[in-house]
Amino acid sequence: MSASRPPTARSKVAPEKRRLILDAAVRVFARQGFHACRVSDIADEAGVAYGLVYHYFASKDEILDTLFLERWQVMLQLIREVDDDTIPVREKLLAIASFIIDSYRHDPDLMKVIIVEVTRAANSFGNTHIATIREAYELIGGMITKAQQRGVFKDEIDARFAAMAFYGAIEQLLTGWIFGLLPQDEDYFERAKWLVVETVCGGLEADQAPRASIG
Amino acid sequence: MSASRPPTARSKVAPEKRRLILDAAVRVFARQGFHACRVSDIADEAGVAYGLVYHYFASKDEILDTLFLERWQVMLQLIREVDDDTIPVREKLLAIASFIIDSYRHDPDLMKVIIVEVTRAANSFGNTHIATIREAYELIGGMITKAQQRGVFKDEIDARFAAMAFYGAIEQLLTGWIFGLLPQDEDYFERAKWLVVETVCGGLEADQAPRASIG
DNA sequence: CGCGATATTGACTGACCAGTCAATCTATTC
DNA sequence: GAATAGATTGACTGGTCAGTCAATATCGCG
Repeated sequence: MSASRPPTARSKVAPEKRRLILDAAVRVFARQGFHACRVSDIADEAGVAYGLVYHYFASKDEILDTLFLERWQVMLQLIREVDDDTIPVREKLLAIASFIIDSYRHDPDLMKVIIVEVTRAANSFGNTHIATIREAYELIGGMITKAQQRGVFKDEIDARFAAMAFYGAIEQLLTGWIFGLLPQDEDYFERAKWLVVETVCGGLEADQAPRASIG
Repeated sequence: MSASRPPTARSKVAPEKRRLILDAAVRVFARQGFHACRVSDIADEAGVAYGLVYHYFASKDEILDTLFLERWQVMLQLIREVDDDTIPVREKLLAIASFIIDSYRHDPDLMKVIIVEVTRAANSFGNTHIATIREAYELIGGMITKAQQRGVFKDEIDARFAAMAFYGAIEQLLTGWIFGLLPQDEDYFERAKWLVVETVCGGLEADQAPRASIG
């Protein structure tokens, strides 16, 4: 239930099946939703026996936890690296937006699952992973605070708020794609990266600050 | 229970129980989530017998549908009225942001349920109500398009995109409150209305356009 | 080969819960 | 005050499904 064995299996062949199950779960969760699907659906999709799912994972929940954490850790890593860089805020935010949008472009099902089932699920997994999710918001908030201290961004807008607005705009963009409300061609993806940064930064920048100013 | 019943017609007493059940459902859905709660939890919370829930509603789903539609129709009405007004875009968007934020302030549980269980639930109710949800995005998108035609907003930013960014920023703001990531005092609520409009409009406005220009 | 360890199988179970329904209660009407 | 119609009750059912487990297959190695 709670304390289970570490994900590291001894065999060399084993992890392949584990991956197979995770990848199948992404497709099934994206198609049917976490609650609506059965564990047997995942097993069928992966082409393995029902019981094997429980050989690699302690529960249905643990599969979703694994998917979320795998991806979110990569994103946190990216955000931390960007945070340490000495580039303008605009470029930092562009790097983050690009990462998330490229993640969606590369694996829309996975991003759909993460957003729909975890990030925005205040009563189930969202609440479980709130600390992990929060870290991303706080790192972004920190970047904005620094930009404010340097006079690049206006002081009047609360940094925590700005971080939420920025992240919220991106997530809603993905939601628009997920629901089929926005075009999903390559051009739009690329353009969206620029648009989201332009929109939010435009509203945050101090009046006198030039757009290419160093953050 | 027996003595002091006013001589009102049955047709007037009955809907009170219906309302009682709806209000109880809001609390239960907000606390436990739609999937995690039982219909008996709703009945208990409302202080009525289990079967009565099915006297007023055909299914558990119908309860959530009713809650969502009740509120969303009011919001669509507000957006349509605002759309018809001849006020600057900024004020239009402020009216919408104010309505949503006030809705949360007035009944946080209800807004939590609508956002978490419907608006963002791509696999269940979200998909069912997508047309209704979409209408809000399109009305907002239309306002932005008009502002672009008048030169108040830049043409470079796709209106549909801008509508998503605007709505997404607001929803993420509510999410921040729902998850306890942002302060929930009255001042912050009021300030947030201004902030969200300031942030998004700041990024959308044409460089030469004065802030108070008529949209 | 033979032995222990790990991988894989799928039938089974126990709990859970949405929805049903027959019985009972209350109010209104004539 | 009896008849009727709607309101209210809660025990019960039927189906679903997460998780278990004992059996079987395969691998690694001396």
